[in-house]
Amino acid sequence: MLKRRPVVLSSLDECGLLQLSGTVQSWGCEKHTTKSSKENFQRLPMAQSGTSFSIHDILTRGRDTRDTFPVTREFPQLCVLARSELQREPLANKACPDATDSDYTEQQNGDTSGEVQNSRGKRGILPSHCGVDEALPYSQSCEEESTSGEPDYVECHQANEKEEERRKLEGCGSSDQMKSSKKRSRAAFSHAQVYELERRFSLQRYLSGPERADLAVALKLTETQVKIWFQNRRYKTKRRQMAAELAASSTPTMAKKVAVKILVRNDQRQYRSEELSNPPLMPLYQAYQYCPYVYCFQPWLSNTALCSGLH
DNA sequence: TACGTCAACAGGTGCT
DNA sequence: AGCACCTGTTGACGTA
Repeated sequence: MLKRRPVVLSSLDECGLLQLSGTVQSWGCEKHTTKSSKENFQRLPMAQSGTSFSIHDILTRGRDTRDTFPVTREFPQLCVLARSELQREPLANKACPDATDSDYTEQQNGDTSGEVQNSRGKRGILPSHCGVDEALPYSQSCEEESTSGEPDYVECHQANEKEEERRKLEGCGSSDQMKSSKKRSRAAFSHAQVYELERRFSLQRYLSGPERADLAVALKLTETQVKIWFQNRRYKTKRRQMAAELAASSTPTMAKKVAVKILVRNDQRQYRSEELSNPPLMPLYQAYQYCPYVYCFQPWLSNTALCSGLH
């Protein structure tokens, strides 16, 4: 059903929004299941061709290309972060005029500054940190551990898989052993990894198995990590959306204006019969619950409008 | 030290 | 049964 081809990133639009290359002629098909539907597939039209570069190119981009780092409309904060990362500058307290959503605040206060990265690195991070344009030498990454001068992405990916394997083996042990020796470690994804994950999330809220595998390989993460990240990201989006709705509804001074169609006026019917059988489209945020792909159908055209309120 | 964030985990559900 | 999903929680970590 789904013919997969290598996903190659290509060129930027006039706003710097990353577009997918024309080398992906097939539809990005995404299976997602809901409790009410049997099977739905997200179809995302891919952009037209352009100068091709791979995800790896982005992740391994050096200083000399910092000025061409992609700027996204939906994630200006990540752009700033990525630039900062490339420039090895701490980001704390830097203003971002374009970033208004809470994600930026999160990132700003969270693990996005070079200094934070530094301290995290010192504390020791899981191998998922490696493989991309990390803020070395601050962080302790596989790249650093690699004996060769070149970044050892393969080694890093293998380390991820080893970590996953270790967890599986731990699961096979006795519960007592697990409790005694269980010290959960939390990987801190690099900025570049998060950037690419966010970018992909802005395009697709759900990934198919092959797509997940591709992304995992490209980001040097395990498939499980990618899956969990998307899972958490969807839930995070939903929580924020619900919180926003709750805040809006609980604000007494901000009375909602709801358009109500007048059905009858002066004893005259104001509607056609078929209108009743075809109720108006539900708002996007409601539709998403059942048709998640509705949100970012054409992300490079209307991503801001559709997705900006979700982060 | 309290709090927020986030990756990972756990439990439940639906689908094939 | 196996998988992916949603939802809530846990534990590590950074920050004020």
